[in-house]
Amino acid sequence: MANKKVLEPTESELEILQVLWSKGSATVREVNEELNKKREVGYTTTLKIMQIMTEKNLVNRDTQSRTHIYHPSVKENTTQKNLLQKFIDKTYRGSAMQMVMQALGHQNASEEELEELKKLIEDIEKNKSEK
Amino acid sequence: MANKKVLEPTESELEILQVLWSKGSATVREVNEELNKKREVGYTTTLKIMQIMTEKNLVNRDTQSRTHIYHPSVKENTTQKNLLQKFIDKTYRGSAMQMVMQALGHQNASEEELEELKKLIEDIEKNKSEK
DNA sequence: TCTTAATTACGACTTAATTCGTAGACAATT
DNA sequence: AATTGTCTACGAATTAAGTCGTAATTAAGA
Repeated sequence: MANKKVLEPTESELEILQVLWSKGSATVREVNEELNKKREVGYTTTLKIMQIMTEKNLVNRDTQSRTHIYHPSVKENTTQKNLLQKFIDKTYRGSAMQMVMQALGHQNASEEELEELKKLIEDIEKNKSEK
Repeated sequence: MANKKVLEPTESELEILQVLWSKGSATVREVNEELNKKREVGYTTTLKIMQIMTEKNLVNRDTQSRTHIYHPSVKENTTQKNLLQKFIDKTYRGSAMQMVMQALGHQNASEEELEELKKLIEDIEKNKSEK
């Protein structure tokens, strides 16, 4: 059981992961161009971070051809959950509900989203009563 | 209108703010002792950070007596909302609802909390239809 | 083949956050 | 008064993240 620890991505690493998650996989150049739609970043900057991410096992790469192809090796879902848990602990002293309330109070959710949410709550309640 | 910009607290600054919010106000020693319940931190470390926070206007202090008394000068609510918005943007690409769903799916909310949440949703829907 | 372009690897610089040591001022105690 | 303790101020060291320049290699094009 060697070294299974998953390190959390930093902010720029998360940005890169977003690109990889949405494309499935990508080269450094593709990622860099995507990032440059939002802000200016040098090519070697992106390259370096992606190399570090490889060491951290946040991504893995196919080095068959000269131009390496990068794949995310962590799931978006899982990463979000980890970051969310940490965020709730730090900012809301662990109270997820308080955070949810605040989020709902200040976001404009659509009619459909609210319906979906209600259904989710019903499900949770149903589950509870079955125990 | 000079320099109204409110800087966001860093992680350790947030930790200190938590203490100040819960106590109302406190000295460096009090804060430091509180922090040391969780992890070891040197007195001057806490002092230094609180001095920086004073410069950033995250706190203000009463320097009447030799032992300064610190007050938070940002509200917990407001700070949480700012951090939450940023977090949602970075981690959920701006989708608060997706974040809420995930939070609900994996936290154990009590019956009362769920009820409260349902009420909140009703309110939001009511507001929507009145427009 | 020769030149130009693209790619990886790597080291070094910068900035921000965190940490703490030390000095000086003041207060409290003996 | 002298000592001891507590406080603030400040500078310096450390660490991590982000940034980019340069060299070496390979590929592509003239």
